[in-house]
Amino acid sequence: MKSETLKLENQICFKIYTAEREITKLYRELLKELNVTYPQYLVLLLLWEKHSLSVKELGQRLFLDSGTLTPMLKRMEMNGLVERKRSEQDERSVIVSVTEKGNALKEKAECIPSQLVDNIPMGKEELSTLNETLTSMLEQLQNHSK
Amino acid sequence: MKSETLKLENQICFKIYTAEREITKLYRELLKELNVTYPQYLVLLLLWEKHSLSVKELGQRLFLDSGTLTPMLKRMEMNGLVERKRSEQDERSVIVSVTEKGNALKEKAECIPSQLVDNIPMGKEELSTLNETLTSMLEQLQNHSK
DNA sequence: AGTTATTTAGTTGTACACAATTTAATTTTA
DNA sequence: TAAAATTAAATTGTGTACAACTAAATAACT
Repeated sequence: MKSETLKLENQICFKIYTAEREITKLYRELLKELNVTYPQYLVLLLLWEKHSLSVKELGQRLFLDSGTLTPMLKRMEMNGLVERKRSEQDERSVIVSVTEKGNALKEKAECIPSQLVDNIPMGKEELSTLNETLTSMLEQLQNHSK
Repeated sequence: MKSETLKLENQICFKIYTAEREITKLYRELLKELNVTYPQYLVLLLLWEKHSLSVKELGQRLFLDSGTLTPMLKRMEMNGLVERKRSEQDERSVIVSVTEKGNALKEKAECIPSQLVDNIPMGKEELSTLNETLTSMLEQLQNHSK
């Protein structure tokens, strides 16, 4: 019937689908204390670096559109983590910046990467191979969807 | 632990998160003709093999709980793809079986794996390495979440 | 047997994710 | 420069995910 490659391919997609949910589940635990979700944590990671970014820029970095970001950023604003303000140079654009409260979470978040590693112990070699594979896979996928 | 490794883990998690969405997006296109979503397609894959499974068994295979499955299966039932019926041996259990209409989609779906591979060209070697890595990663993750 | 514990689906509420559409602001171009 | 095209967010509607809870059936135990 089907070639092995095709079958394997299916398994890999399912495994990525499953891994994503398991990783999110793990982050949920680690982030519980911060009272943020994983996507919100990703926004914070960016804002801890750059302090403020437009919705568009956040979307470009996270590959999310306004349909996802707008409500999420509103929730974060409601929780006092970020501020949203129309740009004065370009009124179409909305600038999101991290508040003091949002910045304060950075300290609490310091330990998260190491806790993560504790739960997914992998060799250095394996890690970088996986990283490269995912990178090229993502390139293929994102090339296509554009 | 070196900060290099910590950062890499974080990046890998983000890439898996992103890859999952890109893969789902690709499937969305491929499955548009069948009028099913990727998770629904996964259910069909199982039912094409086994004809009927309980909600519990579906959940065990897909790592999804009734909170996700029940509404999804109801949508599939509404679309005429599956049937849901209480088991007579055990009234707690609900048996989901594929209908003729659901089975008819199998033919249309045959071409999907190869179309998928066309969009993610990867070497056999790389593919099986990725598969192994994800498998062990999943084991770690699922062990932990118990 | 009768009570307690466990199991199985379903329900409720929250939070993404994204397609499709809308609105308003800015660019482009005719 | 006025009209057309483009851009940036927001909105609307659908479909997962999952935690927490409920209800009903079955199993286990005294």
